[in-house]
Amino acid sequence: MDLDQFSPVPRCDCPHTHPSLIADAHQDMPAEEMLYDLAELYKVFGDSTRIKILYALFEAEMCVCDIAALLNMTQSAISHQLRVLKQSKLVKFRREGKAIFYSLADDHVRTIIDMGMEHLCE
Amino acid sequence: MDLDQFSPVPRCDCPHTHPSLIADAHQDMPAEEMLYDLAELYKVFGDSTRIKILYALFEAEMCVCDIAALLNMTQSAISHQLRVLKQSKLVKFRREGKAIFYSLADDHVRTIIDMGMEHLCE
DNA sequence: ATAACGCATGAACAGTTGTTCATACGTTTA
DNA sequence: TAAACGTATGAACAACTGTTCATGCGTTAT
Repeated sequence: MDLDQFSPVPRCDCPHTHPSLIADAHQDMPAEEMLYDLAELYKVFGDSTRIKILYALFEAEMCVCDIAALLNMTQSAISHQLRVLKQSKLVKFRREGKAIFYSLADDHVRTIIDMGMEHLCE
Repeated sequence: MDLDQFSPVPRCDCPHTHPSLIADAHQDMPAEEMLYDLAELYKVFGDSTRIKILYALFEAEMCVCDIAALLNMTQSAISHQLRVLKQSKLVKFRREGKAIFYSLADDHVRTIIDMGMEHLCE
């Protein structure tokens, strides 16, 4: 990892500070880039429109205008959000004539959303 | 759910549109408020500083100045982020004298982060 | 009491995000 | 080829987010 990102020595005089503990956490911290990418992934789930799109695709593959009709939103807005979901490899698509059908990329998506729901319902 | 949030009938002339499919997705869609809360939860994971804090707490409970030292950030910034994590019930805390020790609220947190990492490493 | 320490909080700022609007692209049909 | 349709994209705007700075609160030690 990028060691410069983290200070190896605590800089406060807090008597409860345990330098070895900080060193351990420092050691086990994933690489800066990995942490950034992970946050970026969750950012994608952090919008209710995109969550709705994913829930819609739980049902079956859908074309853009289907999703727009279902969510009562403009085609443009849905297309923009599908682009984000596509970039994070959360959805895939196939063309059929003029229409483009979107579907979930894999089962991970559902698992992640279910985990969040579980946390909410505790 | 709040039925007014979704249009029950598709408004495009797309020949691939399946009204019954949209009706099904409409039926299975969780309540608007639930979807909003779920997005809010993921928004909390959608920041690398907060991700780092959670990873730090995987190791052990820590006081604010420990975390600030580990991440090489100001105490204020960490405190603000801990507030967000606290509000989402992702971390809990206990006071010991002047220091306040934060720790993970439950195992859900780790599971959710691990799921994200798995998706990234595919 | 009063000073010192650890932490929380409000205001303010720059940077980011989601939607709308207008328009362009790719495919199909006439 | 030209028109129609489904979708993608760029610009622009308001709304939101994370950090910093200054300051205040609660606890402990002198």
